[in-house]
Amino acid sequence: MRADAQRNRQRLVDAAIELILEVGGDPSRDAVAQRAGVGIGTLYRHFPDQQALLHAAVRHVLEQSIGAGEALLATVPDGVEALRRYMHAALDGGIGVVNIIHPHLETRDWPDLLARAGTLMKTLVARARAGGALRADFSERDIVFALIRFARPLAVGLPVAEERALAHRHLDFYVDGLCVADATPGSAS
Amino acid sequence: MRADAQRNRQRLVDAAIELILEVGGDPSRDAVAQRAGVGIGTLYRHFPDQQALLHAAVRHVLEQSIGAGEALLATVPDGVEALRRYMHAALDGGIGVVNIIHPHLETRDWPDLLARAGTLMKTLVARARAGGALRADFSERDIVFALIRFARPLAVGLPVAEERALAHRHLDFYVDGLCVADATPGSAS
DNA sequence: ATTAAACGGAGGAATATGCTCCGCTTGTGT
DNA sequence: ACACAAGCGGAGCATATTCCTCCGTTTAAT
Repeated sequence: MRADAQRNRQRLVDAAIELILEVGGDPSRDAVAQRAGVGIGTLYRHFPDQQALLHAAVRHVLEQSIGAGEALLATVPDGVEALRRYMHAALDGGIGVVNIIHPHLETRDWPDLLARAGTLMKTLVARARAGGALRADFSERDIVFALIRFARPLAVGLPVAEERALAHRHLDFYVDGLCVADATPGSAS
Repeated sequence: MRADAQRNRQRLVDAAIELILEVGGDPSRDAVAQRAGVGIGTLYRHFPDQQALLHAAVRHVLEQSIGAGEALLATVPDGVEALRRYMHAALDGGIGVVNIIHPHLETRDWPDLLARAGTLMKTLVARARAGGALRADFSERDIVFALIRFARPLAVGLPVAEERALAHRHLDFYVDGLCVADATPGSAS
């Protein structure tokens, strides 16, 4: 594979991820090509159909965030802290992509990654709960949905940097809320 | 104004709100008319341009949620509890609409409502903080952004009812996280 | 019963998006 | 240096969506 071809391919994937996160939905192909700084023809050569591009984007993001999570499990002893850091890492890794283009995806794609992700989530929750600090009614499903929530752009015209800072801050508030031993919502008031 | 005209007008506003919340963006005019069960011509008669319809939707939602907040301030003595209930009420009142169509809006519209909203937010935060239970770095701005976050649809194909339940549950987690006296994120871990 | 207000929706204009094709450019091996 | 295959760009047509006007029909109010 020629060097420029490979470079362009990666640029396209990166551009797709950025746009998906910004727009909060499927980006138009023309927009992806423009953002990547390549011609529309180049996009179609590398990714003959929509699926191909989205798959590449999702795989990239999934690998990134799962890898980060596994590393954290291996190095951070405290369960809740590992969970917290994983969620921040996933946010930075662009995990929002997975959700946004969810409708197009078949679960049977990437059985390997999904299995790893499942194990990761289970372990994170189990570890956090073992410490006794995690509220009992918080499950793996909640991790996923919370990530989606905090990863989505606010669409309010905030500068990207500020928006990210805000997401991380609010995520921290949220995780703090998960640490009440008492599982009844509102107990703190 | 003829009775049927008034009824249709309200139906259109309701349909617009529903669609905005479902789609997470500007709904097409045709879709609004169809959802409202009226002809497209009727929509254009009541709302000659996009702005007119969106304005009506925003006003409706703002009035609803501000009213609810003011009522809570008058009846719920505990500050954090009032804040919590306000946020839940705003969610149910469709506050997400305000954010989603934000780009089209001029701040100079509804000076009355915005003033009321500003006062409401300030009072809610002041009251909650007075009790000493609210983390010090939480501001009015955060209320707004948190509401946007929890109001947006997850776009994951969940049934509407389940999605709403989840939003309320996660909002409760979040508010619990606001109640740590210590303002350092991560303090609970 | 009358009438003016309101309704519905067909359909043409305008716009956005999807995709192909082919002449030009560039990396690579000799 | 040179040749040439691989890769690139983007004009431009096809398709899908959305916008909005217009007018014959229906309906609320008196």
